[in-house]
Amino acid sequence: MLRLYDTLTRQVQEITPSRPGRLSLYACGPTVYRFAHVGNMRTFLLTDLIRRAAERHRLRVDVVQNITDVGHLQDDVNDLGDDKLLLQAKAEGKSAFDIARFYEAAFHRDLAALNIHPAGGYPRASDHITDMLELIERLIAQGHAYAAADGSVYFDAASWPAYGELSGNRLDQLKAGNRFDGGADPAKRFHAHWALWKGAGPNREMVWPSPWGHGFPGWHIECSAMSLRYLGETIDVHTGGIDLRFPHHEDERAQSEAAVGHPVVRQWVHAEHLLFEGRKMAKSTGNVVNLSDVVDRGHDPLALRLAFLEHRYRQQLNLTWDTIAAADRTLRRWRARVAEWAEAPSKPMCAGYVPEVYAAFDDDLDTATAVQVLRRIERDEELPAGSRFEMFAHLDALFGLDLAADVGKPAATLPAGAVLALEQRGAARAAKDWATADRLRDELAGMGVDVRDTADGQTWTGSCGS
RNA sequence: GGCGGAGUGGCCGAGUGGCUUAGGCAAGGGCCUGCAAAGCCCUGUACGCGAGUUCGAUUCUCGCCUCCGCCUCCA
Repeated sequence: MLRLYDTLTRQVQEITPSRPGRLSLYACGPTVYRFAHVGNMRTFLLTDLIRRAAERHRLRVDVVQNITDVGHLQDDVNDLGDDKLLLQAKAEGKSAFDIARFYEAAFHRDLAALNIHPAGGYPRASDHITDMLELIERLIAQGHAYAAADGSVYFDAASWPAYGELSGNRLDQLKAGNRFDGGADPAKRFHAHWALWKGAGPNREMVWPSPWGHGFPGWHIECSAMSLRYLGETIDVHTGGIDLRFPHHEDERAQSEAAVGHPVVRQWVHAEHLLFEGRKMAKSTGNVVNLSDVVDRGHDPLALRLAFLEHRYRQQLNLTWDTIAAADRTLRRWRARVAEWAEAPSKPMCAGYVPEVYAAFDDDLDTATAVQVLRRIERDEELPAGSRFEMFAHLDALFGLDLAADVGKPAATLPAGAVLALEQRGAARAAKDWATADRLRDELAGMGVDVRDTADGQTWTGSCGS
């Protein structure tokens, strides 16, 4: 069975589906005020890998991933003073909702490009205000939360004794205030309390009526409300980035479990951060990379997926352009090989390699080892081509790299004039007229046809019509 | 102040109480080639520092140094 590291118990443990044959999985999704960057992608990939590994064990996996489209969205948006799209949207009089929908759509495109299977549902926070209000009222009634004079409702962390278990933080050790204003919110009774509902300021869009006046929900309560609604009071696996361990997941856990009176999440799985060129990916350091940047450099989006798979999710990964480029070359080579092997007579899979890959995935998603097995299959000259094809094609259900993408692909068509140029070049080469041959090669390159000479004559690859 | 995670050969990175001490990238050499590109073959003994445990530690223990992340925006 699949084993995963659980942040709460700090141990690798087997997943334990609460219902036979099914696994429920809640994934913290994006805040849709900007494009998701490749660091976000790594975390979203974690969910996909757990799902694929679980599905191999014939579990039906119910994935729910939230879309945070309210909360501190507008504050963050205001922080994006240099975002052209936002400036344009403001100029056109678009609302925060328009912005949220735009980036939500972009998020789905990114997931699709990375072969991340769609979740069963993507609930939006803005569609679940009622659920949140109900949950907040329940927590107030239970004595876990209190309404303050500013129209906000706060959770009383000390009212739930297990608070701090997930992150290892202790209430009396937390710093007061936050890093922006440096001071504690005077409406709170204690600085480590957090807002379940925030009273609206005068100029805020996206506000809703509540028993405490107009306002908007706190970020953490959104995930409690939506996860309880769609996955019920027991959730087998909850994923997210390591930075969400505290406060977001600590607070979510307190809210959900205080409200229902028993443990909700059975296993917390966190993805470590991605560094880019040695530093944390951040706007201030100017090293934010989006999937579109990877594509703009001519890489297949799945090269990024392979680069991630070559490392373990629980380790910080220092991504570089070299890493991505290397993964891209490997991926293209594999696809070409798979297409060649597909031509050979079909042979059964070799028993040794496939279980090794299964075992690696089951071992806390040891994808680095699993990728090594693919390399070994590629190099194993003893294996019949048909057998290699079967294994690559079959294992791709776990890797999700479209390894059979080039199988049966029709040959690229040559642009006009290239056929003649190729014939002339062949004749020139036969006549050892190297100057003409080289000139024609340059001309063909200009047409997008990359010519190579082999022992069997010229070969070419074109970007057109392929 | 508290919490969490790391330091491996030029670079990125798996991994392990000893055994054949991954793999990739880059580099050097070679094969092939008119040249180029691609491909293939070969080469490269590393685990932050100091103690300890041990027959033996990069791997375990302790201390130290350095780095990264989190402490209510953060994947």
